[in-house]
Amino acid sequence: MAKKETDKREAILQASLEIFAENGFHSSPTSEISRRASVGTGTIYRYFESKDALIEALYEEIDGRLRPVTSEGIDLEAPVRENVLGIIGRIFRFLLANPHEFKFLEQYYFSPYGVAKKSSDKESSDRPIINILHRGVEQQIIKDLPSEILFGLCFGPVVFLARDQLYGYFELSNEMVEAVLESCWDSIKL
Amino acid sequence: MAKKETDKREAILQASLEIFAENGFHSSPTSEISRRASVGTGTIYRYFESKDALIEALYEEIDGRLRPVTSEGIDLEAPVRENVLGIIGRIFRFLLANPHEFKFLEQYYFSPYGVAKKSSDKESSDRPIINILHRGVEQQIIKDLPSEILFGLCFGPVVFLARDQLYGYFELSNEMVEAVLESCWDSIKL
DNA sequence: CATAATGGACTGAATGATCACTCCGAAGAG
DNA sequence: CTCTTCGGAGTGATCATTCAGTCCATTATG
Repeated sequence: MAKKETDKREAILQASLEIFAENGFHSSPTSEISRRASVGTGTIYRYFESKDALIEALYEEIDGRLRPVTSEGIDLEAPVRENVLGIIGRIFRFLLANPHEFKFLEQYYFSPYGVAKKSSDKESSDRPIINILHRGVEQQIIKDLPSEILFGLCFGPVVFLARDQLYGYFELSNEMVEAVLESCWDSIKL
Repeated sequence: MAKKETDKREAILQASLEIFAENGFHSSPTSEISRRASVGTGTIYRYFESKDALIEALYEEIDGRLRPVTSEGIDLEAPVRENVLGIIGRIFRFLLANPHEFKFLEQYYFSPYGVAKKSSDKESSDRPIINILHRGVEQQIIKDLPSEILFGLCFGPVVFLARDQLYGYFELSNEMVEAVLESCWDSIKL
């Protein structure tokens, strides 16, 4: 029974991820979500207080899946460069491989939800990438710029190009992904 | 009379720019737009066929204002580096100085409107920046990568950081703007 | 065992709110 | 007085959310 309940919750999350990614939050009626999840419309409200709460829960879900992608494979003994390229690369590949998640996150960060979230997130400073960048600056391998800027130089191109690829504007070969990562490094290295 | 008609059209465009930037397309009722523009709701439909048409017209407007910012001051005799930094820098500063326009454009490019637009835009290849980048590649000053990627490397950080600044996450000093531009160049130069 | 009663997960039609858009009378120009 | 431009209440459509009732697994009763 507990199993079945979980199933419905999962089905609703999965269905809304797909539909939000395809149509946007505002063009995704709860009726369509419930249809794709094969549950009654009212059932959504047994698991989530409101559509907003569903969106927040979905964000937490995806963020939870992205976090390990960021941290896995970090080796503080290894050179800064390797660590930086590793992290950016894993995120880049994750975004390219998970279009629904990418589109959802983009929408989320742009919306009032994401703005509120980011403002309240002081934890952002303990993200592994920030630490690694700091170490690079200390070792005089990376430019001495505020971490927000270094962060933007790394992830700006990644997000920009992931979007181009996912909307079908062009194709990113594996080789090109590598070239982009190298270029990001060139932009922050001393 | 023609003057006054123009005034109302302008008022509607200006009001919707502000409201769209603040609330997003979907949370900007025509009633609120008309109120801020000090016209009747029906008047909007005298100047624009639909809300969608209004959004498209607004995009054309802003695109028209952005285009000269891109092209002005291009000097084909000058070094590629100067031209590239000049173009990116002018766009960066334009976005920072015009938050409403920036937020509108971001929303637009994410929405079905923008996706449709970009797909049909084969003119993108004659944007001045693309030509300059080509020249750089030919002169073996810039990496030999597809122009989409070079473009992404330049504008990814600019868009990413402009957003951070406009949502108040941190402050970009003039000095920092320069540092970002230099870094973008570092990422594409050979 | 068989049968009945209970509780709570589930459903989807009904509700009320919000909008885009229309339409017709009013206001203004000539 | 005619013809154009406005205004904003009204209309119909679309949604998020609710709730009265269904269904079924579990437990109680004989």
